[in-house]
Amino acid sequence: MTDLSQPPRKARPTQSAELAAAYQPGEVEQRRYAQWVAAGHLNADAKSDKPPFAIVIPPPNVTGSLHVGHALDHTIQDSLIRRKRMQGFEALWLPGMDHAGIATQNVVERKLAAEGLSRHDLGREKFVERVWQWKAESGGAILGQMKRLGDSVDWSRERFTMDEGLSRAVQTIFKKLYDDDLIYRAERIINWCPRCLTALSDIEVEHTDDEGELVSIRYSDEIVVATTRAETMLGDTAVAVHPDDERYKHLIGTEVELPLTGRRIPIVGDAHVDPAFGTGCVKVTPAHDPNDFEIGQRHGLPSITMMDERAIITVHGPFQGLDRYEARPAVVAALREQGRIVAEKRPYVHAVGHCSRCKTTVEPRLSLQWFVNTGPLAKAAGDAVRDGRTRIEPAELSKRYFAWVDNMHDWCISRQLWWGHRIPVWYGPDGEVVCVGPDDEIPTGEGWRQDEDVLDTWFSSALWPFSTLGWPEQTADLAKFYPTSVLVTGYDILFFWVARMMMFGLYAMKDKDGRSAVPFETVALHGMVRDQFGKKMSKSFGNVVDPLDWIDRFGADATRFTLARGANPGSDVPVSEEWCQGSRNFCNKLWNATRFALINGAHTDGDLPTELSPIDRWILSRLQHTITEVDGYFEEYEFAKVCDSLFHFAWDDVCDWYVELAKPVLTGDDQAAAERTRRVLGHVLDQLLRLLHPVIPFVTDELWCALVGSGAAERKQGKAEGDTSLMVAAWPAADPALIDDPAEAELETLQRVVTEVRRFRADQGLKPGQRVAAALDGLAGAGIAAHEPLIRFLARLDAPGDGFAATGTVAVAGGVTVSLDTRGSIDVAAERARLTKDRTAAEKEISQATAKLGNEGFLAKAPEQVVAKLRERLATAQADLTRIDAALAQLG
RNA sequence: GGGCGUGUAGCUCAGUGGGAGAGCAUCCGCCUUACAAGCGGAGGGUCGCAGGUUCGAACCCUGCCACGCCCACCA
Repeated sequence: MTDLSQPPRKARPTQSAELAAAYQPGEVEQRRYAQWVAAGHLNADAKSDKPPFAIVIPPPNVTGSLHVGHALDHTIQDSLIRRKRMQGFEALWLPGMDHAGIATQNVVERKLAAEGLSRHDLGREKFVERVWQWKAESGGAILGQMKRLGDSVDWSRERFTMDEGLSRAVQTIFKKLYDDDLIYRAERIINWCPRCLTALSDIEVEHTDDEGELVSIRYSDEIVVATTRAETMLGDTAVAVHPDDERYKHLIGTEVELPLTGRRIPIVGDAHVDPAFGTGCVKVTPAHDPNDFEIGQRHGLPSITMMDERAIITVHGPFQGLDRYEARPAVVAALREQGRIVAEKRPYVHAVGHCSRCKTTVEPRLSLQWFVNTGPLAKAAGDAVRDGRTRIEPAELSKRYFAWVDNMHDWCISRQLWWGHRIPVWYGPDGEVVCVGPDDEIPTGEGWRQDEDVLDTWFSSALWPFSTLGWPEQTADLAKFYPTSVLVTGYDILFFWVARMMMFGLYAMKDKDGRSAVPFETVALHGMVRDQFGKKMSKSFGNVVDPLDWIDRFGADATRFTLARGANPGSDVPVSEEWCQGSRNFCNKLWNATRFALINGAHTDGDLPTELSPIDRWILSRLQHTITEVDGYFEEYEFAKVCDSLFHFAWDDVCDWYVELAKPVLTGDDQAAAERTRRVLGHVLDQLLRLLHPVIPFVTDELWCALVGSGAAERKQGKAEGDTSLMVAAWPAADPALIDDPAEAELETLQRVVTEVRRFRADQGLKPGQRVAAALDGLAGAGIAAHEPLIRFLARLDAPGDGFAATGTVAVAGGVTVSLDTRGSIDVAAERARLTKDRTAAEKEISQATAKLGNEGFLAKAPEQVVAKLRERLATAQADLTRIDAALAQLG
């Protein structure tokens, strides 16, 4: 608030705010955020009497930096938090980061690789040290970026999934689950990434349709099997056929020689086999295929692990030491040599799993791992949403949630990584297995060792809503803020994260009555940010938006508004630079409107005047509707509509009409009327800025402080001047007494008259500044007689003087006729064209309405209001037609 | 293979039974003393296709077409 471009024209002595001619976000944002932090506005108080409203942030990866998806996610959360804070809630937005096990380990391993080292060169301890070191150096860049965005998070409560308290929470719940037999260790087929060298859970595997080659191998004269993974035949321990398949029934129980190995394997009957698919014979490799494992279990077959962790063939023979992709053609070639390939390979598209981290093809692998028995947990997670204890917004997405929790497989939680929470289980020299809680003694002595594996990253994330509040201690934070109010995240991690928080929250937490407590009351899901054509953002396509770039160029508010304005619940959010420019323009519009108001002495002191002009009553009425609308949209997480509603109220109603209508009053001779308008204008802007603050906090705070005169109201309450901020101002409440339908109708008519005259002028090629003499008829009938001066002001019409002759006529719905003296400049052809167009429209209206009103069924069944409205439309159109015809006749 | 969703103006999207809307883009005219990051005006749509229900359908039902997403252990 420095640069003064124009001296205030009629500034009152107490109003000394001076605004630059255009909004400059950079300086304002930095200064405002520092003030918010210093004033303590971001911190929540667990001991306050205010009702709680809490959001835990979806913790970004410690490796991450702010991308446009975060910007969307955070804008939504910040908007919710800021509004609730203004509404008088004790609002807590808790920030933090996720250690992101496999992702972070990969990043650090890549850095090591650049030095020619592997993690094994360092050893476990040194490697983990390196990760912590790296985290300290570059981790948390995103936290600084969150400040640029304006996130009003409580920095005093920042958490990290690997910090001491959260590690304690992890160990506590692991022990509890273990004791409840909900965690077990077993040898199962799991998804194995041969590059990351670790097990993966089902949802860490991405399926794509890949092209493979199907080869048919003859095991015997009668048995032919087809496969896309020929090398796995080395691990076959059976061939399966359908028990009722007439072709093979007689072979069940017999044996066949497995080519290349000399091993004899049984033929088993299993209903899993589809006789209609392929030859109806399936090779069974229990150690490398989940189906085959099941078959093996049912028939007591041995499992032969024929590949190691890196997918290198381990079985003895000519293929030993070959990679799976080298072995595949080699095996096929050897089989062909023996005449075992009956059908040449043919292309075959089938679903193949890939590691979601590195895209390497996943190798199913028999392996000893830890699992969570998800059955009872998933049931509870589903029920909590089914019975409404947790609400998913938009509700349609709950179908996906149910589909997933109702069909959940057990969750493989052990990872063969070094970065993460180490599994708190010790193995003794005599086969003892001891699960150790946080306060238990760790077994010592010869031969005891801890499990080498760490837990899936999502295991600790699943505890986030309560571990961050201090659990397992019974903290004040936990008592005050759990269950959290709403969880905001993208629909893409509904399964990864949301469902698991539900499972663990319900399992670990109890409410006052001892019943399971949900981790959050509402899940508000948003979509993915896309480009202006709805395309996914990708580096290779070059359409990625960097929010920090936008913040630099257009401001944080513009960036936030652009994202919020596209955020329809659960839908993807398209954005583009042009739209961000538009948002920047909107911020500037607010800036200039407030600047205009201050220059003209608008203020917020004292009560609203009791004596109000129709124009004041109109804008105040519109304001009440806007408040109600915005409140409703906020409650429904309809951020696009919040923005749209405020955008139109601010730009159309306030700037384009109210400010223009106020100009003659402010500069007029009636000092009392001018003073009333200054007060109303101040009030409208005050309320508007409050309503916009949750979405665009910086510019609104800056303007509001200028408008309220450095916090006069707050000073009265004895608060220090530096504390003044819109952040802690009250959220507007609609006042039904200010709703004024007659005033709204009146202004609507006024606007129509002005717009029609402007249209006439534009059609006639009259310069905007050119004054035209005109006679106005029918104003009284339309109830706007008092506004004749305003209409003349806005439409630039002079009073008819001597020798006035009407040459152009504007017929406006509502019975108003404006006759203009446009001699010398009237374009008869254009005028006739304009009138003819209006005539056509009126005729169409008449014929439509007449047809409908002549329909007996319509009259009998349509609601009274609809019929009445239609009658009114018909009458209006008929009146219009008469006036248009008269004007046309006059034109000749 | 199963499930969910979408199709409305050039682009992105609102609009769940009674006069087709917004932003951006386009065209015309304006530096009208808050704002050219602006002001005024205009053009533009068989609401995917075909049936059905209804006095009345962008909206409800059926089928088809085209996209998109999620889930999935048929070799």
